[in-house]
Amino acid sequence: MTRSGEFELDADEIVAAAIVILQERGLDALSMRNVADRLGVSPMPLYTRVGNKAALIDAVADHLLVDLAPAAGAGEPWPDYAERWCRELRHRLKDTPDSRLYLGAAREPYVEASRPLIAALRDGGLSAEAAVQACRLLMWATVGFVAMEQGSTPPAAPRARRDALSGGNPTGVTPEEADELFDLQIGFLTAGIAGMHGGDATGG
Amino acid sequence: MTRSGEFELDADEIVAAAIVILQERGLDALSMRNVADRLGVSPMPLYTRVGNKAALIDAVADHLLVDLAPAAGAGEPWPDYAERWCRELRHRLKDTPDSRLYLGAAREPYVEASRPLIAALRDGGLSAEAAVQACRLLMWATVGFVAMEQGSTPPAAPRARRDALSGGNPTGVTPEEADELFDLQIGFLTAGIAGMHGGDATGG
DNA sequence: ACCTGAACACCGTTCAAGT
DNA sequence: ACCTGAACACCGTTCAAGT
Repeated sequence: MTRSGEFELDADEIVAAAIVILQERGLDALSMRNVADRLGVSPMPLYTRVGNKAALIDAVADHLLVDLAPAAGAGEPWPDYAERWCRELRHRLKDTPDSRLYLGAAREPYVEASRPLIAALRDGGLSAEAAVQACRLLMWATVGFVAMEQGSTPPAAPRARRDALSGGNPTGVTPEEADELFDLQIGFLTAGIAGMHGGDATGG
Repeated sequence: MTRSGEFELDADEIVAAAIVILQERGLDALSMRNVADRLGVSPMPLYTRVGNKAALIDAVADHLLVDLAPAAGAGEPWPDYAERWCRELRHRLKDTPDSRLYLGAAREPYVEASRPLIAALRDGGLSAEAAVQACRLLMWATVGFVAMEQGSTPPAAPRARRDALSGGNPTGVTPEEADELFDLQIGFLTAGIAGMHGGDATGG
């Protein structure tokens, strides 16, 4: 039994404090000194526990990107599940306060999110290789779409000289148009995958 | 006739110096002081000419993103041109040293790049509205794909604890696989557009 | 062993002072 | 009018010194 520490500062608390600052003031305002101040310590303990700022941001990203994908329903046809998977992924990524967090993220959250979709595609009749490729296609399309939709640093960095017609993305698309565009894209890709592999679209 | 200035420091020279630093050391290493030092001046003249750092980065992005799209060939069927347009756009974006530059970029470079593709789609029989939507679909898919492919800050920020299996993107995909994935995506989207609008795919 | 405070080498930005 | 140098309020990171 280890002696019960009076200072229970561990990596999770540091990450939690970082996330609060991230959500309140944005990624650009997140600093090691910020986090240390909020925890009432000097910066040094952060370095001994999480390494450095890049590692802290990685840990924050990992924390924000857990359970990224929904589970498949029983008997759900894979094209239905694939589209639902993409929509849910998009929704979760849009809640992430800065696209750098998921664009620079480690591989694990994406690998984990891929598993149920790959399984559903295999159930639908695709080969292992085809399922992996189809999953990657949908994932890249979805993550990339949201990155484009969010722009690089939207919320906490109100930039000058930018006429904010639609609020962030560089092409002046309204949220409704973005939704429509996303559904169109995912529909075309799902149809392409189905057409290419001729899988049984009625599920297991 | 204005008197010939001895100091011919203008905004273009500032942008040019910034681009050199950007290409040598990456976006994170670009600073107002850096640029001023390279030009042999104090930081103040930069502020009077370009405003602030965000405006400088905007100007750098504008400069890097001119002439983003290839022109259509005479009599080139629109699906061929659309795929070539996407591939060329991807190529140009991959040459941009940091995804933040095109994800946070102003609207103009994208509007300009859209024009010839929209014209080609209209020539192919799509309505104005359908052509705009199809162009957006391909553009978002392409820009998003490259953002995912490049990760957030690949070259000049070698991060620790990242096993560099494939060198940047968060999903462990080799360059060859990325090329294949991109062609697949663009092919599916082009087919979807053609199928939706039943345009005459043989061009004008 | 683990913390604090000071320090180093940077930032973006501004301002008084020079010319 | 336009520049410079110093300054202010920050950074990430490290290190000597304390307990």
